[in-house]
Amino acid sequence: MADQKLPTRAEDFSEWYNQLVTRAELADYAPVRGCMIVRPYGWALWENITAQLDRRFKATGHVNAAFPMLIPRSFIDKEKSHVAGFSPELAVVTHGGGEELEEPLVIRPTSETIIGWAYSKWIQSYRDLPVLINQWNSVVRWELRTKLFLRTLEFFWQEGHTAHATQEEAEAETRQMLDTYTDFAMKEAAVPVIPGKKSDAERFAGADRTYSIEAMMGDGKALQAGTSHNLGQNFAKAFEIKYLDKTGVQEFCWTTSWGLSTRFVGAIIMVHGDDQGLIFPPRLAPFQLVIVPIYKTDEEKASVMECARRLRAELVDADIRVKLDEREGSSPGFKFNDWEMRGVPLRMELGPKDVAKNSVVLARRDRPGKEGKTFVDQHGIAGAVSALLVEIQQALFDRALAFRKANTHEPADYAEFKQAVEKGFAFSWWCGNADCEANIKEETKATMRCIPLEQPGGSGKCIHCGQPATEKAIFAKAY
RNA sequence: CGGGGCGUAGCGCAGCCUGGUAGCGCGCCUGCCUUGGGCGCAGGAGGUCCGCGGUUCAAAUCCGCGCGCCCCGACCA
Repeated sequence: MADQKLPTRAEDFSEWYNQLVTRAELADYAPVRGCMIVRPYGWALWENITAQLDRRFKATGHVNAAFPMLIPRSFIDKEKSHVAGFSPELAVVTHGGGEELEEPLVIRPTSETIIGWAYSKWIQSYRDLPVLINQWNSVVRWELRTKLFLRTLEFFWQEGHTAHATQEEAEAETRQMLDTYTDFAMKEAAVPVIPGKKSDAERFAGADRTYSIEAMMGDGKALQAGTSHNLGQNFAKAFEIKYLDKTGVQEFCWTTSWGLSTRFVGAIIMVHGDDQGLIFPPRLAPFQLVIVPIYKTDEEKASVMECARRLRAELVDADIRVKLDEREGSSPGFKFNDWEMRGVPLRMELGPKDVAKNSVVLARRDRPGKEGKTFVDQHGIAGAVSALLVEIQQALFDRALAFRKANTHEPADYAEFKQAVEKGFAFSWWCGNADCEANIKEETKATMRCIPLEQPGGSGKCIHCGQPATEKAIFAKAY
């Protein structure tokens, strides 16, 4: 690391992000352009994300499975909007075992097709429904412009794929999973999100309806943090996923798919991070608390370390994720900065004075400097730490929500609209016309992020064309 | 794919214009000293100067052709 200080977010948000990701050792660049190595610290965060999501999936009746990475090229061609959407970004395998393949294989960009193929075999009767399967895997899309976590050629995610007997059930599933993502984002990641419906232009290739959760990053731009698709009968028809209903009639299934990816790591970085570095929400942080021991002499070291290990054991017993920084040769000051950059929500400073007084210093990551430091008695430390972690989690959410509100505007006219999307979200009436949407994108670079499920009601005039409108939409520049 | 920039130690860069012993900062290693907010001192290791070709007595430097990366535009979880 050449410089010790990061660029500030105001100076260069993009560079702040890039340096932070590599310096905090979340990820590194791979030898292939656009690919990412997720390092242990970044993967630990992702594991905590997956654990919380997986728990929710299981609680709603889903089961995990694994489908192959290689898909016959012809599968992609079976659903016409799907092929149109994905063809440009497919990685194709043409050779195997030294021979040219008879039929090229694509590396999955998503698994609707191969899962559709499987479902058509497995589903015969209404008694087989619903099928509720999820898989944790990675997929490949040949993106042109990449950025660690936010857009890489290969990314890690989960993709849920379900099949249902009726349209209503499929829609309910689609919405249930959108709610699941919303709940996860708000409660676990402390990321306030806006659940809503995508426009036709932004819809998934092959879906009837696409929903997403949208979050505002620290620079005011939007990030789609998760999506849920009602695929109607499009894939059922392409892959002949059919069942016999109670009356003995053959019907096509109604299917859904939904995904959340390592992109979410980028969201956590850009929502909570400050000029010092990362700030992880306690519920997902790889380390919730770091202990920095302070000592001069060998005697001091012995007593401080003994105390540190005792406190660590107590905290671990209380299921708190603790890191004891035992590195020799780095000063406490260095460690303070290092762990702040790495986003650990709470730091315990433990020196000879603290050992003597049976107390510790706890420093909150979300409140820099003296303001965030408190002296806490060693007795009952686990309770005190747990309580603080809960407070920090809430404070992060509150701060992110306040930021989003402060940077979300309801412009009165198109001139104000243009200003609004320069630095945040515009929440505006939209007539629903794709031409208006395209013109807005052309003229302002802002896209329609979603039509929030939560609507004010009533009606108004489209922010662009002035025609009557019944829905308000979020417009913003997006990642 | 179009426009712009850049490839020199792990990272960030200087040197190139005007050809002549490959340098600086940070990091790394060893030792001493320090440690309550990014310690200090001394010594040390580390190079295909992106690749190939050309010009020249001599190329990191000049010329040509490749390759790669970054930024900006069209596409995107």
